[in-house]
Amino acid sequence: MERLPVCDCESVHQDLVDAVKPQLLDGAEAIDLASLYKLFGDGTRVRIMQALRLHELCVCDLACLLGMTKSAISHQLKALRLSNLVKFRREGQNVFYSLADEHVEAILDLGLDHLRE
Amino acid sequence: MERLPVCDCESVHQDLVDAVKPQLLDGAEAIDLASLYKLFGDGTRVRIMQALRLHELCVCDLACLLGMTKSAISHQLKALRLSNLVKFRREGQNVFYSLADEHVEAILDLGLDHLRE
DNA sequence: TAGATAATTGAACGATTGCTCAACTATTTT
DNA sequence: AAAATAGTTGAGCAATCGTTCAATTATCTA
Repeated sequence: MERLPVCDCESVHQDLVDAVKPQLLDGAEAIDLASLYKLFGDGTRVRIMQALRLHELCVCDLACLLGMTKSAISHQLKALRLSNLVKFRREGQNVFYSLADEHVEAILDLGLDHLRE
Repeated sequence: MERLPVCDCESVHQDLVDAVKPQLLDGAEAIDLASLYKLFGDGTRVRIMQALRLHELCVCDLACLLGMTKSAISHQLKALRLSNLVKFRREGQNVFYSLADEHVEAILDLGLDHLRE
């Protein structure tokens, strides 16, 4: 298994590259960061999180609120759950979801800030 | 074109839903927010942005730094450019890219904060 | 215990994404 | 003007994603 040079550049600013390289995110960290933001990169999930920030809600409520099936919502909640962006508690037949921590709100706010300039 | 009720819920917490509904992101805003975060949801783009935060770099430098082709990098830069997350200036044969504003850095930092708890 | 409702799950599907490849444009150098 | 290099672009392809559908689990009630 040989590691070939993939860079097809002839005139690289080698000094800059060398200076920046050690401060780069390593591959794993970049993937973790991207995986986190990927969850904010879907309209349904963003609306779910925005709703949960206003009030704890059950799957049923979210489905009604967003006009989608419980199945679709549940699939998305699972993704959010697996990355610890939401938490939940069961109460009888209902499972109530809420945001896991303030980071989630902070990220939503920062994005909205940017959009609204 | 009729708008049918898509919600298959029988026992909705109607009071909660009614309270939350008016404060929800509308569809367009949710999509804009998701589109923004989608750009942070890819390892290559995240590494590009992290590199650019350290120093202005040309396509060539980035390709070398990340071990990818200029084409792949250029495609990603185009996406970042179209959403105004990076800016660029031409200098001779080189096109130098840099981050568009502090929002981009802030978003990268917030994500890293969350990962590192 | 049987029936009803809330929620989850896995397979399947079409849509989107990120890369490669080849062709092209733009700029510099000779 | 021709050759060389930096960068961009569009088509194509495999991989990933988000939803639907049907089946399943969990809980409550009669």
